[in-house]
Amino acid sequence: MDRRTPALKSGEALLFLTDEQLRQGIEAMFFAYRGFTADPDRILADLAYGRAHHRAIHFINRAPGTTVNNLLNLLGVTKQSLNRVLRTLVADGLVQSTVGRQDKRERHLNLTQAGHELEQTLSDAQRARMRAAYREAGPEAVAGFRTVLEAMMDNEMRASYARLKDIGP
Amino acid sequence: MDRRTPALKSGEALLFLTDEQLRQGIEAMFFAYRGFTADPDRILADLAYGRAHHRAIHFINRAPGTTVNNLLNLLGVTKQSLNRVLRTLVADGLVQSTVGRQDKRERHLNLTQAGHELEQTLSDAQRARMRAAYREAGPEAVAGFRTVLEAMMDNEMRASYARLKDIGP
DNA sequence: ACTTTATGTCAGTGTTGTTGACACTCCAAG
DNA sequence: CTTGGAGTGTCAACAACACTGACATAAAGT
Repeated sequence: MDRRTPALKSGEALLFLTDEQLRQGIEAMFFAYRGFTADPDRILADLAYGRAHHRAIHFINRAPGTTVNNLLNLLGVTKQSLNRVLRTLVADGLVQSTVGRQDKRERHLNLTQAGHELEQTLSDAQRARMRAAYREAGPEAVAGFRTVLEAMMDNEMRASYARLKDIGP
Repeated sequence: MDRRTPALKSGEALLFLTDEQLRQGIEAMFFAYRGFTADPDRILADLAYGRAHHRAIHFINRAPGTTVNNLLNLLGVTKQSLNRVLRTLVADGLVQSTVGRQDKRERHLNLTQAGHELEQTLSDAQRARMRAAYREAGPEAVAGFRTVLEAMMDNEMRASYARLKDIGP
């Protein structure tokens, strides 16, 4: 059985994507994601924190003052799941949770000084690997990498991604 | 503070990688991986299986007759963790475990007919998304995507990845 | 015979996801 | 103004899946 599939992209040559090519892409994603998380995971293991804490810290740093609900949608977990993580981060003095001024139902989340320091440590580790990979691959490859990843996201996530991108550094 | 870092790649122009660019890459990986696993996860949820079962089935399909130890290294988990998953898959008649002929300590793992059917269902879902992303991004982007992912892996994983790639379809 | 290797199992623990139940706040309809 | 619904956050219990440690068995290697 011939399992090739033709695809026409405007202005592009015909694309033949065999199951084999796609499978290799799938396995590349799997192995690369392991590497992607390996360095922060090592740091977090010593601190009795996990990947969930890292993600929370990352996005609170990205969108300071964000609400719990906002963070929930970004991370794609239930509020109960996020709450456990936030509770420990607040208890450990890494995150500050302040009641909303207009709407007192909301809690606005910010990193404390200690929180910023951990964020920096984790980001540095993750960026180091990303930087090495980017340099090794070269600029054209990086552009393609980003293009494919964006195309792979769900619409909601792509929207979140774009929104964060626009916030700027 | 200027946090740009110059990098020279042979034959390439100087690469300036800001923390902002790297951060975007990190977030792209995060959101894309969510999309990457979303479709199989939905299917598995109805079957009382999880991502761990999917990974086991995927690699048993890729390397039929592989041993437990082999699979362990590929997946990067402990034998206790894998064993729990394999036990249910064998009990449910999706995986067959046969004692090795030369080395009777080893167990060779193969998918049963039912196992192949589930593998096909899961792969089809995951490939559909990958195929759509590949088509949308175009061939040059795909090449870059693969290059960056390979550069992001740990050495061990890159070796596993290459070994699987050589097995062919 | 002794050691190492491959595998399986039991028990215990931690992180991270889930649902269910509940409290507090806001807002709008009566 | 009160009341009810919607939004937001918290607590409790449970499930999935990873981990370590300890131990048993069988077979291969020395």
